Amino acid sequence: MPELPEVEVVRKDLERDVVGKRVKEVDVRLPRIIRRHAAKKEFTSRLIGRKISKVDRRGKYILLSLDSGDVLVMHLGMSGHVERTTGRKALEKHTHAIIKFQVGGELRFVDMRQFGELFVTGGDEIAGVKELQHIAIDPLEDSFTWQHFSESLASRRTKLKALLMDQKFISGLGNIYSDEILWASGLRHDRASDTLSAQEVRRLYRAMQEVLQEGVRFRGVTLEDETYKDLYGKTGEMQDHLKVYGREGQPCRRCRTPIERARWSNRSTYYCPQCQV
DNA sequence: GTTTAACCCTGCACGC
DNA sequence: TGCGTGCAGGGTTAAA
Repeated sequence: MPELPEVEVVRKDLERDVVGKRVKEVDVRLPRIIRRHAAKKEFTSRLIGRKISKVDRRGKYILLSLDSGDVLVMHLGMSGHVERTTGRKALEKHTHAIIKFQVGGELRFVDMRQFGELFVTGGDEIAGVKELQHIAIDPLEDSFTWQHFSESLASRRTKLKALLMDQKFISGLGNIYSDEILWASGLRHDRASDTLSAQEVRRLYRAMQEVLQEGVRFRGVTLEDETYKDLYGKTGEMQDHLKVYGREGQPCRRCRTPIERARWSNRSTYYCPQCQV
């Protein structure tokens, strides 16, 4: 399930590989994946003939700017990935959209569970786009300071995990990385956000930077039953470095206590009952 | 303001 | 072996 590190890996690959490429043809095979246009024709017509000028990320959204001023917005949902390939390769199952370039192959949007989405919007309208306007500060941004984080935490009264996964609070974290960050900082998922000492806030802040940077360095998490891959079909390696996620019953890597799993609104949370307080 | 449930969809495990 | 049922999984949003 792509979270900030996975999306950042894809963004970086796209930046290196498709900036400067001009779109020749667009093939939408599953129209419902285009969320903001009733007609897929508008989607394709705003892309064809346009050159990709830069690739940004906002939370888990990837923004491909076009030389027309429009922006192609992409979200990988839970099971999506982007494949960079030549047109000759056989289509992978669940390929929902194909963007062909004039020179140099094509991009394929593949998403088994169809929770991902694509749409085009005007660059000047982007601030008002419903999907993007609520996205909070990025934890890897320079402006995300310890002071900023500390004040935001204190202003809320929620369980830590819910807060970390709230895209309106901080952007980019999902189930896996929030569990890993909480383990690394020695804090429980159900700890109230306004009860943290200054030292605990600092630990959480630091863990966030370290875990996310590690995730990017290992090119993301690809679990056994999941489909995340980079642009070239390679799986990530971060799954081999996870400390708690998916390790129910196995000994904590810090204190050997068996890792427990809690259910929280139909989602799993993994934590060490001993060393996370 | 905070918490919970439902929805989106496919693949798979399970029981018969 | 085949079929039907139920459910996991994450992000978002609506409702409580």
